Amino acid sequence: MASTLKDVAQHAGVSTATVSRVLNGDPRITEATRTRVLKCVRQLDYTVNTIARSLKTARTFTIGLVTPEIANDFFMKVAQAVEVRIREDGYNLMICNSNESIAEERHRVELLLGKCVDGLILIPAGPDGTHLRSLSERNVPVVLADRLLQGFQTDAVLVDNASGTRQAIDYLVDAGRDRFGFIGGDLRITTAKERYAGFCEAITAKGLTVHSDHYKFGDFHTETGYALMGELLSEENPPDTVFISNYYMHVGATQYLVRHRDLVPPGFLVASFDDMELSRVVGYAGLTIAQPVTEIGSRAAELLLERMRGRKPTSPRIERLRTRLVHHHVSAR
Amino acid sequence: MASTLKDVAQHAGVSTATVSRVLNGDPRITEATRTRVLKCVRQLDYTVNTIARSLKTARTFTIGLVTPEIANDFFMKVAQAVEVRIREDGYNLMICNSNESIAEERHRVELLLGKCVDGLILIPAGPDGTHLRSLSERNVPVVLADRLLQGFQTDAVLVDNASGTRQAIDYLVDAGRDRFGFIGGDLRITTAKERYAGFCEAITAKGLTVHSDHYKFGDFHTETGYALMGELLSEENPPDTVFISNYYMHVGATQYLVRHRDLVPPGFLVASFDDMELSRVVGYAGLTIAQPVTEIGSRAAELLLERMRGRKPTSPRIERLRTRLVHHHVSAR
DNA sequence: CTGTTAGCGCTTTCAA
DNA sequence: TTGAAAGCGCTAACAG
Repeated sequence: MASTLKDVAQHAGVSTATVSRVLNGDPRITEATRTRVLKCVRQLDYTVNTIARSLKTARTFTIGLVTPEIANDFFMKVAQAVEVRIREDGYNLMICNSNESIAEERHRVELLLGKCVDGLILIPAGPDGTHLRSLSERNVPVVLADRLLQGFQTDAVLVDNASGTRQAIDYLVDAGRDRFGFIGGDLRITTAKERYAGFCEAITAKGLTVHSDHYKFGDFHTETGYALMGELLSEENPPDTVFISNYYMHVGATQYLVRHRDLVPPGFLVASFDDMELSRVVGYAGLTIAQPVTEIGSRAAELLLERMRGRKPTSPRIERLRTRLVHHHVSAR
Repeated sequence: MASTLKDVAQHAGVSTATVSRVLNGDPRITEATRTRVLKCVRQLDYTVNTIARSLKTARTFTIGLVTPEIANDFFMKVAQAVEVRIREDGYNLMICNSNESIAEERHRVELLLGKCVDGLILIPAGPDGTHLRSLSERNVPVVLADRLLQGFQTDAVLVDNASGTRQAIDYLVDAGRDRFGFIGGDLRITTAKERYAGFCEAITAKGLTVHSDHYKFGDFHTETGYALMGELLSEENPPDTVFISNYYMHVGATQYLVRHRDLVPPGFLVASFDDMELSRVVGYAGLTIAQPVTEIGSRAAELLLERMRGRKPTSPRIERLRTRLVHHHVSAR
């Protein structure tokens, strides 16, 4: 079927070594043979079998990315940025889905290792990383993105979740808000934990009291955001300002608001982590915390490439990127 | 570093063939040797080198997916569904980004072929598929999703873009709307073309006149939707009903509306192809056309798996899935 | 400048 | 039930 290097060699009347050299741009090859070989390559519609090449060279020029969710704008924007950066260095990206399961995460990582990826970027599915220990022994470079891991030490690129949240709450309190609700993600996940911590810090620092029946937690999905906003608004004395820990919950929560306008107290305002194109369109969003999504990806890629070059065998580096407050001047409704 | 099958064999005092058999569940192996081998596998933290295995077996149990955009909810939902389906059969998904470029698409496809994927799902970047001809010669099964291709024949899973659009327009006309604007994607892309065709058909069938300075086209991105909505509303006599050809343009267009409320005529309404979680939240959306995203992915996977099983060497099958009209009872603003 | 050759890690006949 | 050995397609010494 697919023609091999040997086929090309025969057609061109040279050795396989020569063909290989031509393919790899070895300079000491006659222009004559080079063109002859390349002609045969074209004629036979030859493509290298990178499987075979990788088996020999022990390099794949592929880096793996494992993400807890594939249909997730935030993660995919990170992936996109990773790809852009690594492609500059000639690497390809292979994306795998851990489906928010630690077990699947392990499988995906093993799959990728079996495929001999040269490096790995991991957006962890859970807080625990002990199942990844084997990675260090094989010394495959790994960089974490977005979330931190316990029991596994490597480079990581994160944002400053706590201070980003603090900043938003400070702003809102200064603007006169004092009846806060909170809709957060699973506290075992570092981002969710840090954001909640930042929230609480800000609240207490401003001398407000923590009103924990107004604080709801769940996974980070749209439906959950919807449900939790419902819970909040059906309380006797609902908050008038709700901080939402992430984008998809924000979307869900807003769906609830749109469908239940009558339940929404006057002056109601939502602030949320993550600023996406849609945050600007979604009602009730007064304030969002923008993460440097692209930078997360490109920095993660950068750290990984450095590790892969073998340079800087330093101890794990954890980079915290800054968030940015975005004010939305939505007209009241 | 990583231990090999040979290492395991030595430790267990057996041949590599035996280890291989144990690993592959060959039944005619003593329980004794099996356990001994497996113990060594664990001790040495052995993982198969699938690269080597694939070189030998010419199978990778991987299928490739090439998408024009990676940070795109619609495509990724398709990808997600593909993955779910193929995983049932033990296959893994490798996602690559063609970045809406035919040249890159070719490269990604070649990359994937070089990696010996067992099959390919392609969401084409452009209308032309002549650069994919080599695929048929290598007889790697390929299934197209979402968009059709010229100059390359294979199975495809699409939705009925024209009739979906027609249905929506019919509904709107029956509801008394008659001043339509249209914001569409690049007409070289089959989905955009079909939707526009459906629109025009419906308009003329209803006896309305085509008012083509109210019809704007561009790529299918948020910014473009924003800009085109701007163009429409700054016309002397703007339409009061705008049909938008896809989700991201819908988002962009809505951003424009939200920021320029004063320009929005009373009774203004937007209808759009694609129904996402967010459509329900976005203002001005009266009607959306839901695509069976999950089904697109799972059917594409199904067709591919069938081809890969080598069965049914039938001629190319093109499946058109039906869309569904979704009415949004958004309160007026 | 080009050819010969060994071997990457695995599977798989063929023999025993 | 297990082992020996060939070979998948490629690269990289080492020769020449």
